[in-house]
Amino acid sequence: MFHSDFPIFYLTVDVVLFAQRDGELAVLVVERGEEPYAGSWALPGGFVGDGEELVDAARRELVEETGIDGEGLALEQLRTFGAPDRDRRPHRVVSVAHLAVTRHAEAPTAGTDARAAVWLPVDEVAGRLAFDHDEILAHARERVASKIEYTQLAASFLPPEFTLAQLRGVYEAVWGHPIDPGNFQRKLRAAPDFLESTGASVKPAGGRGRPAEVFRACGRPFDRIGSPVLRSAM
Amino acid sequence: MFHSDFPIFYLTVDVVLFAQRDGELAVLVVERGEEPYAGSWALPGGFVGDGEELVDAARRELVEETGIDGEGLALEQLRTFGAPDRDRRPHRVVSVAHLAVTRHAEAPTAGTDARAAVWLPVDEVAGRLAFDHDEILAHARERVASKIEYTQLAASFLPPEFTLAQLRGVYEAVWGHPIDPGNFQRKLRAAPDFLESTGASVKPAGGRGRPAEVFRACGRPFDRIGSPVLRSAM
DNA sequence: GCAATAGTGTCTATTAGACATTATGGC
DNA sequence: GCCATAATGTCTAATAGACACTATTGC
Repeated sequence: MFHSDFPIFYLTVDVVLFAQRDGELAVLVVERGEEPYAGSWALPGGFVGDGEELVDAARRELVEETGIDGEGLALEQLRTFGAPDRDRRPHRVVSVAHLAVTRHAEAPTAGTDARAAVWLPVDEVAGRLAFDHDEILAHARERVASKIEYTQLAASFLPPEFTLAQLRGVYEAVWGHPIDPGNFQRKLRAAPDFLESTGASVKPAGGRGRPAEVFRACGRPFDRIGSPVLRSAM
Repeated sequence: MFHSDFPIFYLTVDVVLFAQRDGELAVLVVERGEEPYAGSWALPGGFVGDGEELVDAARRELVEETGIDGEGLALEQLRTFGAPDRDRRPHRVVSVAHLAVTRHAEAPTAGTDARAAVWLPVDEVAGRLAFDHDEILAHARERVASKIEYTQLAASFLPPEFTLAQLRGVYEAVWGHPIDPGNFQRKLRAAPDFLESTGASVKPAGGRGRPAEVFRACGRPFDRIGSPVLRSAM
C-alpha cells in the first residue's frame, strides 16, 4: 500500500567544481539565464531525471550547462540542502550538492539555461551566489580542504603525471598558505600509498633549476592514504 | 517560469541512532509493520512533511516510531541515498539519512507503522536490514568512528557528567578495540578544548578502586577539537 | 593485608618544523 | 661563474605506545 498523499518534491543536483587557476582555487559558476535569480551567479546544476542516479545527474548537468566533460573527474556527494524556503518557486526544491575536482580548467561554454559559464577565484565569488549556493560553496571548500588531508584528491587537480612542486601548489591553493618545499617532499615521498615514480623528470616551471622527478597517483581520488597530510602539520 | 514537467520525488529521512549498550555499539531499529519489507528490520524514518526542515523531520520520525525524544540529541545529516531502484514502490523515493547519538538507551516504544523498536548491537544487525539500510548503516558506522576522532561527539554517548573510564569505553565500543587507559588519560586531559573538570569524583564501576575525577564536555557535539584523538594512534 | 581501578612517570621510536646544505640544470 | 629550483640532511620539540609505577578506595 502506497499513500499518495505525501508531499511531493522536486529534486535537483548542484555541482561545486574546483580547479586550480593561476595558483588559486577556482570554482566554476554560471550566470543564470532564467528566473529566479536571472543574471546572478550560481553553481551549475539542475533537475534530476526520471530513473537517473544522483551522481549521473550531476555529471549531465555539468556538461549541459558548462560544456565541461564529466568523464573521469572526481565527483562525490557533498550534502543535501533542503530548507523549505531555499527556492522562491512554488514547489519545494531540494538539492543534492556534489563536490568535484578537475585538472581541465579550460574555458567552459555556456549551455542550456545559462548565459555564461566562467572560472572564478573562490574568494571573489564567495557571498555573491544565488539561492543558498554561498552556503553550499562554503561547505564544499571546507570539504575539499579536509579531503586532501587523508585522500589522494589533490592529485585530481593535476594531469596524470606531475611533480611534487605542482602537487604542493595544489595544497597551497586549497589551504591558502605556503608550505615548506623540503618538508613537503619528504612527507609525500614517505607516504606509502599515494605516489609512484614514473622514472622521468622534467624541467621546472621557470625553465631554470634542477629537473624534478615525475610522479603518478597510485589510487583513486577518494581513496584513503596511509598517513594523513594534515593542514595543522604543514 | 516554472516547468511542472520535471520528475517528482518522494522524500524521506532515515535515522541511524547509536548508543552504547553493555559496552557495545548499538543501533536503534524498528520492525516494519507495512509493506514493503513488512516484518523486516529497518532504520526508523519516514516521509518529510510539507514545509518541514529535513533535520526536524528526522527528529519527528524518531519520536513517532520509537518514542525516543529527539530533543537534545546530537543529530546531523549523513548523506542522501537516491538510487532509482532503492524502493520497490511505484514512485521514486529518495532518503536523506541522518546520524544521531544518544545517552538515553532506554527501551523504545513501537509507534506508527512499526511493530517493534529495539536496540541491537551493530554487529548483529549488519546485513539484515530492509531497503538499502545496510549501506546506510555502514556509512553511519564509519562516520561516527571518524567523527569521534576530531569532535566531542563521544561525550554524547554519556550523561552530562562522566569519568574518563566511561569516555574511554565509548571509544572502545565505537572503534571495537581496547585502548591503553593510562595513555588515554594523558591524551584527553591534555586536549585543550574537550573536557573541563567538575571537581567532583565518583566511585568506580565495580565499587572497588580509586574514585575517578568527573568531567564535562565543554562544547557542542560536532565542534572540532584542537588535537584529534586518532584511531591509528590509540 | 589484597584486589581493583585511577592516575602518573619513564623510556623509546617516530614525526613535524625550521632551516641549512647539496644537487642539477639554464644562462 | 651565478641563479633558480629540486632534493636531502640536521637538529629540536612534541607525541604515540608500551609498560612500570604510585594513589586511593572496598573488602
